[in-house]
Amino acid sequence: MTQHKVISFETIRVACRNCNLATLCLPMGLCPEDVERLDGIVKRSRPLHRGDYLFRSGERFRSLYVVKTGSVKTYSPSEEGGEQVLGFHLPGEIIGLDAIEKDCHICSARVLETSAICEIPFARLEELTCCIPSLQHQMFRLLSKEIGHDTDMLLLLGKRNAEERLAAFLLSLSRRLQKRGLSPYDFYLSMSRHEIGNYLGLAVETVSRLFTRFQDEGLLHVDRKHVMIRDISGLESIVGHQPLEGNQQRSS
Amino acid sequence: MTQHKVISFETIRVACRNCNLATLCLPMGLCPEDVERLDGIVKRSRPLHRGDYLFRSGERFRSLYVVKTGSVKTYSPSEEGGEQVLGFHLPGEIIGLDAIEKDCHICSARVLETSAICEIPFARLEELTCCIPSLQHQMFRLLSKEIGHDTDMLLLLGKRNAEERLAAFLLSLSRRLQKRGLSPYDFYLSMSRHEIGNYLGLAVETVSRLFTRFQDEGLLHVDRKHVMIRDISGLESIVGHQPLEGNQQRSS
DNA sequence: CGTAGAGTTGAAACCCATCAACCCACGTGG
DNA sequence: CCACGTGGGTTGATGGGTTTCAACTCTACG
Repeated sequence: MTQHKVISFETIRVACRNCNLATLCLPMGLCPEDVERLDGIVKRSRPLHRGDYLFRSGERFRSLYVVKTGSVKTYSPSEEGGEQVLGFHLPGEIIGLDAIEKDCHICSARVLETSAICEIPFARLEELTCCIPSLQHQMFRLLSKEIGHDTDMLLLLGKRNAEERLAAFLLSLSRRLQKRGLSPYDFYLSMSRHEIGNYLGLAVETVSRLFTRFQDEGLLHVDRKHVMIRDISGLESIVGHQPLEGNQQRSS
Repeated sequence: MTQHKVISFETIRVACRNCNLATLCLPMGLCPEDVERLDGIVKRSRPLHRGDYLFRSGERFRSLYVVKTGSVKTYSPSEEGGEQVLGFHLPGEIIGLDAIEKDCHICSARVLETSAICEIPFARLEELTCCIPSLQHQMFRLLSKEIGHDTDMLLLLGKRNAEERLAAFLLSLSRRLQKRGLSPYDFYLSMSRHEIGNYLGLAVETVSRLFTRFQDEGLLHVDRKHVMIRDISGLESIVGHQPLEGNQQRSS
């Protein structure tokens, strides 16, 4: 809990620089007045708190959501209370693109820590994309990017062992934080070990063991949710270290 | 090889019913003249043969591709000749959506058997989507659908054991063939065991063992690439059989 | 008929999940 | 103020599902 205050201090600073949506995720190729129009349809909500829902699986799809500060997890709940974590979303990232097809949400989204979220009514966004070709193109790119990201995850889950998965996860966090102007080497995890394991297809115990192993190997220092990366190229070499032909387990 | 002839007979019959693109993947909400315009930008190429490339990783992105008959695999080649199979694409399915973001292909696509493929120049498609709001909406849905599909795969690779993965794979093929008017119970695999294993994150040997086990259990009959599903609900119960809370390995 | 590649089958090793116990931080209430 | 309970996190031992290695069969093809 105390950690959340720390990450909030960080993120609030950044929030000032990211006041409008365009800056967050649809930045390129728009003239100022189009940015204005885009900004005009964005709803800003009061801050949400840990555990609050953006939407629940099965609900009618109305809006996309953009994280301004804080973090959000998406997951698909299965009967019996079990759940599959689908992603963690940091500032500047968009949520809800998977709901467009069926016009209803197929996953749930909950806030992991106190967060500021923008809401973009999709119907109004579509009106704009019709008029603004460059905005339409950005939307296509955005959707395409999501597909590319899922592809990466697919590769991670299909071909990488536990060590590689956690290293890739940490590097992904690090890079995404850096992109938002936060420290890529020193950050707090807003999700539990259980959620990390669930996301990476690993048991909690495996995640825990790997954190301690990484620390023992001097790759990082970890204290509960506080992570400090000491040897980022070491982590990168774990991920880059591609087995030649073999499949899942380490083959060289 | 003899099998390929058989699947060709089947697919050629269907080809006649799927002459234009709109029927294949952008069917809804278009008036006849818009369908006409859409159809106007589609290039039809001569049949491609096993091993032919639709595009290679790294190439400039120009067009989307739609499978009319036959099948295509997409994969991301890694150095050293290893590859990760990303998907198998059957008639009516679209390829290349992941390339929009970076404006260059991040995976390669090769034809698995003699196939007919439509090419849709993306720049021209975007001109149309600007003018035709319902077409734009269909494009958004199409991209969103791809994300949803990737999500399913993510769940498969992250939480399912080998048995569940192969069962899900076979059911997916079965349903997609049925959607195109082909038999959901009797079909030929156009991909090798190696490619199936690669796709599902399993070793070839595991795939082979599972095929024989499924056959022993009366779920299906398999002779090389020829698959006959005997107990589809049996396969469904393997997939539906969700572990309550546990992660990867079978937990009940 | 001989080679090559795909597919199958068996035995052994191994990564990781599972089970269990324990530690620690935190909040509650006596 | 401290005992207590709870939930998250860690650590150890064990077992199991899959990979890996290896040998073999079968088909295709020259």
